[in-house]
Amino acid sequence: MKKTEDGTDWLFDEEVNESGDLTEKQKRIVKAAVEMFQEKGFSASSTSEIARRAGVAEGTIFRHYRTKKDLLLAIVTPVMSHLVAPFIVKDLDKVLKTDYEHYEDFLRAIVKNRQTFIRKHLPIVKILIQEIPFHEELRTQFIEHVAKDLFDRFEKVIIHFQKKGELIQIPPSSAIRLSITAILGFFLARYIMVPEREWDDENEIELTVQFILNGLKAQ
Amino acid sequence: MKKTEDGTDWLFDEEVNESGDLTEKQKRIVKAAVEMFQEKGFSASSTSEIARRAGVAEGTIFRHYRTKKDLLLAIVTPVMSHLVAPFIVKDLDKVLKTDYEHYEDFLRAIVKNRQTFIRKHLPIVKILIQEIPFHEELRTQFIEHVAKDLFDRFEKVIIHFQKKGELIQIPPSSAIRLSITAILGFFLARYIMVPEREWDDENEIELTVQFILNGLKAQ
Amino acid sequence: MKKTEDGTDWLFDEEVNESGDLTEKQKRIVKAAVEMFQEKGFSASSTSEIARRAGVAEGTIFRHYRTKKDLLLAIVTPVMSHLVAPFIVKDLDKVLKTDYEHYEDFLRAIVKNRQTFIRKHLPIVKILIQEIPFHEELRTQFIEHVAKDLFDRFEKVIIHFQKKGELIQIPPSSAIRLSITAILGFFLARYIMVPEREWDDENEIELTVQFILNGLKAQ
Amino acid sequence: MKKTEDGTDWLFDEEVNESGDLTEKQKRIVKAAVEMFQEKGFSASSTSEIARRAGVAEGTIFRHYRTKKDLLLAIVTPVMSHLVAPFIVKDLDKVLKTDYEHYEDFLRAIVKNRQTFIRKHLPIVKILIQEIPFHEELRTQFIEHVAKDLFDRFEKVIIHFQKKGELIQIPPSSAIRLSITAILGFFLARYIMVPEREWDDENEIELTVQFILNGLKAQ
DNA sequence: GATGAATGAGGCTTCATTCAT
DNA sequence: AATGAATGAAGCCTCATTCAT
Repeated sequence: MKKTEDGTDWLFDEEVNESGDLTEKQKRIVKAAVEMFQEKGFSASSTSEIARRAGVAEGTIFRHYRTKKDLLLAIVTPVMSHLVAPFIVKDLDKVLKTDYEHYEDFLRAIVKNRQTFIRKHLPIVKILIQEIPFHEELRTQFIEHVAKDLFDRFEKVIIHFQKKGELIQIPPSSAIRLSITAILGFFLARYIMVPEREWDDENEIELTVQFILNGLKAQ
Repeated sequence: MKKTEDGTDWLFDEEVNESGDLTEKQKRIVKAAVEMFQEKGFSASSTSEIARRAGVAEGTIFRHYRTKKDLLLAIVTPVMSHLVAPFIVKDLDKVLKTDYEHYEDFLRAIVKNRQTFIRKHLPIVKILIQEIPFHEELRTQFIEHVAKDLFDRFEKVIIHFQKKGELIQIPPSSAIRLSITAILGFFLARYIMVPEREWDDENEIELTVQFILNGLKAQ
Repeated sequence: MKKTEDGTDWLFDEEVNESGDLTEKQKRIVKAAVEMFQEKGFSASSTSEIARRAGVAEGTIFRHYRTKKDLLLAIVTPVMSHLVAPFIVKDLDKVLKTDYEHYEDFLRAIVKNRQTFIRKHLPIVKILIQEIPFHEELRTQFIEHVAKDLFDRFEKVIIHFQKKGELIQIPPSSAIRLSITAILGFFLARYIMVPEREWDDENEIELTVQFILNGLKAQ
Repeated sequence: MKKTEDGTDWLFDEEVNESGDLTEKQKRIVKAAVEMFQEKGFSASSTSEIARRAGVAEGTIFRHYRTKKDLLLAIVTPVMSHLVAPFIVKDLDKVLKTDYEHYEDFLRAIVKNRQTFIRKHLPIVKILIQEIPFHEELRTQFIEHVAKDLFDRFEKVIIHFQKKGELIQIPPSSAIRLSITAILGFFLARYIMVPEREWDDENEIELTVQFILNGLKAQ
């Protein structure tokens, strides 16, 4: 198993296909579309301006993506399906026993790993968040391939550490919610709401992790 | 000071103007617009369909709102300005001393109070969240009249209870972030992501409050 | 019953609505569309050029006709439904007994009556003929409301005169076909294929009528 | 002179070039184009779908036919030029004297011969009929190489039999019109308007021929 | 010869907004 | 105050055709 920069060996991030099989023009189209979707939102972005920014003819967009919506989905789905990548590991229990003695270690690993992911795919993640409410396909896909997986795996983890006596005995769903929202809250503040502030990431992550741990510590 | 149903006397919610001065047609326009903006987003909603749903002529909308965007703002700004209402109280310190001996009491009051608010204005809150990234006016207004106020007042509260030795000595901004994201996380899960689940609100709120308290408790 | 110019009293032609309820612009749109459809065919006619010829904005077309195809149907269906008008008479038998002693009289009346109709609606009739093969609605409507009626009534007439011993005993469907194609053949040659020739209408009609009569005369 | 199946020796049908010199792909293109032109009409058919149906690349069509219209003409003109083939015989008078004692024989031969032709080329004939009004080249070509020839030769025939006292003394052009429309009327009904009916071809042709003969018989 | 990516003009339609009634 | 016909710009998408491979 390859070594990842943040030291989370098992959290191999089978990378979102870095558009390796896209033509030069396709890459430019995607780049321009991501920019525009982020700036104005999907429905306020016009294919004609996307084409202009990409430096291609408008028709070229439609040679590669049958509709404007296909373009959105082509951009957003691969990222979505990798959002929960670190949880899709064959033998989660083994990983927990081997690599993470404490919930704390697990948390920290996840946060750091997902931070590199989000940092890399921030614009697309933003688009995904914006557009999910308005596109049935995205919503179902998100629920089927992200939310459910995430929840199921996370539940295992929570129960694992509850059994070990580390975590308070509350419904796992609540523990998950509290853990995740604290983490997401950090990402939200850090990357979306106040990205311009100078952040001491190490410290903030530590605070967040400790906050969750104390919040969920078995009394 | 009037008695509020959740017993938070001071948290008088000078109600968002219940469209008291709107004509009958105006009300129908606003209702239809809220529906559509929520379903499809602002930019994917057409004024002609809003008019149809409202049962008015296309022109009528523009008699009351100069542009489609004005309509959005007319809907969204009053709610926005009331989002932080409970914090805009003249003598916050006095309120703290008088009404809330512990951060716990304060938190619980806020959560319950804001819950009734969100419950009442959920559709508009959703629209606000969706559209903020794309409208400069909304963003600045939000920062000027919501975020800053909220932050300043909340900071006072945090410092107040840090001084009392109740809360851990971390940067107030971090404590605020952690508190708010835990609360918002609840609302998000409760009202936006999984509203269809059967929620034991009392219990979940209690878990959330305890989570924050433990997470931020002075060690 | 009003007197018609060609003396066919009963063949009152409840006129195709002379666009009495159309707005001024609508009339211009229809006029331009008819022109273009005839010149280039429906699918080769562009709404933008129709608008230009009509002297209206392109959007105006779509305020009155939801789609380009609706425009076609609005033009073509009223004419279609009047194509067989003279046959839709309440008591056909009585008309035959009262007004037409011989098949000859009947034929002549029909030819003259339909000639005035075709002369008046020629462009639309041409469009109808051109577009019927490509539009399911037109085809079914034509079969249901034109072909069947026409056939049924005509069959009655044929049988009527066969019983009277005027017409040869061949299958009515064949007699109908032969009568109609001779008549249509005249109209086709007269108005569509060689309209520029100088026609002695009286004479040609007489020839055609005699041709049919001799062709179908009981031997 | 080769023997034709319908026994009309002289009516040799120098077959429409059975695409003998077309490449495999070209044949598929033509086949696909004929299908589409018939289904949707020329102008509503797209070269890209023709290519797809033919299983060739979009560009391939234009390698063989400079424009979409060229493709149409390539399909339609050879059939058009053979429409009147049986009339383009060197010594018509001799043929008449030798082979056809009566107009009746001539008519019957022509009908049967043209029926095999139409049966074989029906789709293209339909396309030709549809597109003639919209393409100047087709129209002039039709008039120059079909209508005029047809008319001139037919006129000879009519006059020939008028002189023999078989046919009524009406203007040849009228006799031609009446003869042709009766024949075409049969083909129209038989192959275009009601092809799904069970036809007793022998009988219907006989009725049609007799109808014409009686219709034009010298009194 | 064959391909199919690329083009940009033009297709139909919807849009927000205006204005005479 | 309310209407809805009218606008023309702009939207998404398809088209016939070209050309480098």
